[in-house]
Amino acid sequence: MGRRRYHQYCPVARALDVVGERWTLLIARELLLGPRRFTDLAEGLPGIGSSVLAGRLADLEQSGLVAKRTLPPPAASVVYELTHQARGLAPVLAALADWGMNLLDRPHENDQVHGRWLVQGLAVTAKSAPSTPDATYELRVDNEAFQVRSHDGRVQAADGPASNPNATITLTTDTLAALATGDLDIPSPRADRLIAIDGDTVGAQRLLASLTPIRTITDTAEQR
Amino acid sequence: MGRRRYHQYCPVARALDVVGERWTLLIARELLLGPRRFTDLAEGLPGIGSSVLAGRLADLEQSGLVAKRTLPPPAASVVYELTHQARGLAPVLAALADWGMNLLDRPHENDQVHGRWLVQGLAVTAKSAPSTPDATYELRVDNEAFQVRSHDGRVQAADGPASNPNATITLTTDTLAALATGDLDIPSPRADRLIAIDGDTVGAQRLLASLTPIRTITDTAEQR
DNA sequence: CTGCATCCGCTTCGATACTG
DNA sequence: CAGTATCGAAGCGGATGCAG
Repeated sequence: MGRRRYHQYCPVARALDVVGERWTLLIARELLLGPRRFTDLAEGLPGIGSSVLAGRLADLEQSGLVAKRTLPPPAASVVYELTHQARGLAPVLAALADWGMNLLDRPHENDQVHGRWLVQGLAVTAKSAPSTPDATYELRVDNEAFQVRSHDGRVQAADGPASNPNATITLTTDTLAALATGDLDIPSPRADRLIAIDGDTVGAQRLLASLTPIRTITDTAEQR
Repeated sequence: MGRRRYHQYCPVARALDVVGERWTLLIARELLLGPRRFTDLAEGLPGIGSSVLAGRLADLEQSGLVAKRTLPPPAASVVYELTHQARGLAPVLAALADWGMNLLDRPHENDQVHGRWLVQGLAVTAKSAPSTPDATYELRVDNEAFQVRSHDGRVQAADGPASNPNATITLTTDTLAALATGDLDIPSPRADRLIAIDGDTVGAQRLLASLTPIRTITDTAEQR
């Protein structure tokens, strides 16, 4: 209903009026990979509480950022998807992810770890990587399929299998997390055992390696 | 104290754990232009309530994003400033501002309008503008001085007068707002009357013109 | 089973008052 | 000026209920 606003004639404040509430940008994060159903969203946002999710979706719909669509039969299920305007939030999420990478460290006590989130992190680190040739990769994380496409400097992730990928990468969520923590290096014999690559091995390895945090001298010294 | 977190091993969620609460990114917006005192911050964040501001600053200090510093005598006042890590939020704020520009429209009933905010908007629109030669401009908005520097593709705003600016631009907050709404065009006779430019007139006009919203066909048709 | 609405205890917010 | 104290209102998280 009557959302809380900042009442500032400022572009940042206006943006936060619409997407600044708790959970809202994470809903956008989920939907950036593709349309999702209510329960899928809830599962990707552990702890949200159904009423808050429903409220946020209603607010976003009213703001013209989310559209509710009924899939054609025989699916006939309702999905939420981002509008064109909301897809303009991609750079915001990317900037946040870029900055947040430095805070990622490793999973805490009761952190949830979803392959979906790390695939998006992968797209961000890949963009920052020195050379990113145009290519498409399919990632199968715990039997869930994602695609990461890089096309003239932009890298974007999406739900679902890729068509004609340069490589198909199969691994588990834990393996993806191990790459993000730096516990698993690429290339390495252990990585070869945990990750199956079908197709352009070099490109796939470069993609996965971009997720590995940069070790500073301090990091190495503090290593135990 | 114990801030509310998302408990997700995801770069976006981690970032929002630290800067996702209400007001926090707006505090960063204020401090990105330079160090500020408590009351200056409060004045730039109308409606925040002093206890919330104090709490946020304490949280940010504990997160290593804000440092409290006592100015050398005779000032001897306490200022808050962003740490190096927090200055990494600049792209986040820029992305938000970029996206929020489309929501800006015009000031609502009880919106506050601060020149400070629009100067930052100016820096964002200038960056997106087609050609941005290296230059420094001083903006005097209602007797408050700002500087906008563009240097190889990056444009940043800061508090205070510029040294050796290419031009000095003097105008009021209302005039700046009129540019943002599109009510004032550049160049135009009315603009010449409201804006004083000392130095590189062409560059200064190009800078100011970048703030003018792009009128779509729909906008023009809907105009009344 | 999905997509919510309702209720409840707790936290957070906003506004004002007050203090060194 | 730079906060802390206080208090009613709003928002959140979790559980439960229920209609399609």
